[in-house]
Amino acid sequence: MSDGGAASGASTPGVVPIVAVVGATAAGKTGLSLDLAEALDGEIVNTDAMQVYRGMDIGTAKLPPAERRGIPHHLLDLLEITEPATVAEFQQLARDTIADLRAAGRVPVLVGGSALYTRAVVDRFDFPGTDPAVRERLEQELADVGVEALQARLAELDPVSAGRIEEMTPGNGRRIVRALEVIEITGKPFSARLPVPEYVDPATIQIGVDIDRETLDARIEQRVGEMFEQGFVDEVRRLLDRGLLESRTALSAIGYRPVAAHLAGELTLAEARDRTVQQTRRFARRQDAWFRKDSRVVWVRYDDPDRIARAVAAVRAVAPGT
RNA sequence: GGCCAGGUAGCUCAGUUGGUACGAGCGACCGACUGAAAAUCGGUAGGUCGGCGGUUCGACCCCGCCCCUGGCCA
Repeated sequence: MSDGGAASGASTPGVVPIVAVVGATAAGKTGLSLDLAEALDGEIVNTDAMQVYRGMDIGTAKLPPAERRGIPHHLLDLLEITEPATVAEFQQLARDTIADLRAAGRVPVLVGGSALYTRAVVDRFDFPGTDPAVRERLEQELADVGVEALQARLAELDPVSAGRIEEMTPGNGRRIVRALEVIEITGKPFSARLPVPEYVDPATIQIGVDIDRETLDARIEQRVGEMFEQGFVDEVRRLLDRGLLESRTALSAIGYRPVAAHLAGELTLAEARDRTVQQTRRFARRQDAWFRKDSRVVWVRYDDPDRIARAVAAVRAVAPGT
């Protein structure tokens, strides 16, 4: 089927664009991304931090294979729930996947609500290394001594980054630990900060799904309700047997903790569901904050009848000949 | 019907021996964000202290009546 697309592509051997569909959960990213993949002869590349886990399907709203319209999906189900996910590793994987697709003339359509993951893939964004042993020691220290003490130590070793952290996210022990880790590993100050928005490849376009808050909240409530109807509780039960409670990252996916609490008899089913709705809403607000700030995003209304055409036009604007 | 406990921020609850409520957690809202990011962290706004009357210079705290909730006893 890639030959079919090649017929039109042959006439204009332009660059293959990188398309990213962004926006809040439940806004309609999935549907738009499938439409775009069909329109552009593309394949889906997941950029969602939680859909990389095998077995976390219902709770992460992972699109079931039967609904994928025959379009290949990449970077789903990469890890066991007991394995930690990290942005830096994901970045590498995603970039490799994207390169392979483009080399084959297929348009990568990235979809996912993890803004940091998306930016790490699409922007100039380098991560200093990590060392599990050092990290663990520092985390232990954080637990023992507290944020204040670690912050003070960072201030001595690296006044600049200490000052910046203090100003931007005071009290965030996790960031302080990371700063100390990087300093220890590299011997240099922790200069890392969010990069200025700059695509690695200029033929990149982000399409944002625009939706009003009221509608979004209603959709979230409905989606969560459906998750519970479709067996979310059973999914969590299965994952608990596979060590969900021992997982560092997978357990932080919205909904899994409250449902686990329900299974432990600590919450009623209704409470677990309400909590899931609530956390999803909050998450959606955070996502929105990220994407709204990015002036490169081209927004299309979730219910605009011409949204696909508009999105395609935006793609062609950065990659003529697509 | 009687007895007991309780009615304080949207929710769960602290608190004031009578002198303008230090309130807390959660939620809401706003914001930050480089190897956990569906994570993590910061800020802001919310209260006629169940109602009515009384005592008092002054009551959310004292008294009386009433309403509501939960429990116990008939």
